[in-house]
Amino acid sequence: MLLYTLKQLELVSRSRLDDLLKGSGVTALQYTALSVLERTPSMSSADLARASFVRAQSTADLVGALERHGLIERRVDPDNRRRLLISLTDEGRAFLAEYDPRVAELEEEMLTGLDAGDRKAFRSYLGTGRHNLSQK
Amino acid sequence: MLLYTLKQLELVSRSRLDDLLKGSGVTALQYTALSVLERTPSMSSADLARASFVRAQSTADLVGALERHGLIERRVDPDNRRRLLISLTDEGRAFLAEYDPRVAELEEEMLTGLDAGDRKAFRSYLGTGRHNLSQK
DNA sequence: CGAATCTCAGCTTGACTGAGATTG
DNA sequence: CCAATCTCAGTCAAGCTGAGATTC
Repeated sequence: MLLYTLKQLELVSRSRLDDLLKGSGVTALQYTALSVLERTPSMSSADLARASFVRAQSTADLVGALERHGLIERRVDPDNRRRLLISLTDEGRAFLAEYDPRVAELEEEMLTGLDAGDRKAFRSYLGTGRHNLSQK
Repeated sequence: MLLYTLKQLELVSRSRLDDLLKGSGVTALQYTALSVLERTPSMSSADLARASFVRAQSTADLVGALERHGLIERRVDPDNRRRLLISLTDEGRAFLAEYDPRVAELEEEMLTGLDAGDRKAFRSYLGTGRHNLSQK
């Protein structure tokens, strides 16, 4: 069953990511959010929620924790004072500079035995599936 | 980020599976367990835990719920009286006969646009990744 | 006034740890 | 005596809903 194997791979990879981040004070979920914020600056926590397919309220704790750790900061959007725009702090960037290579190694371990063409195809299949199911 | 896309696909597919099963009285997790038990008869709940990469205690509620719903039954293993072997009841088989085709349609929707070769490759990549990361 | 954003409060699911009883 | 299985009890992470305040 494809959905079953998918779930297991996600479970195992998240568990390994947790191990990797153990001691950093940041959870796998927080790391993931941080790297999304790196790629897409000036998001609000509602934007982050939409990008992650969860409710806006669910990101509140997450964003609060990153802020308390000093990895991000938020300030009011001058164009829309309801929104709090998130940006990475220097500490946040330093954190990613340290951990991104280690996470890349974990991905490398997961992809052992697959060549460049396989990897490209794998990425594409995951993206296609996400796209197909998130329609409506 | 591959791990991020993987997580999102798993999240979206589980959400869709939940929708599909809504009203059946069975959760996505319970359905998954049931279909594992269909493919591998005479497991104990500890076996099920190992197959799912979770602790033995974590499957207790799950197995209890399936038993209360009358979808499985358990009886003592005559060869090892510590173990309770799980088997599907007629209701359990009837449930799967009804829902397996619907889940297959969901997988079909997820795989829209991929040909037979792509699907085979996708399955293989997921299995390879799971195998690579679950070592040790 | 309706819609979006943020925050607070409480709930639920599904994992975890730890402890105890039984069996091999 | 140690290891495996099952069960019970309590904890934790991360999602959810609902309500209220502010702003567009």
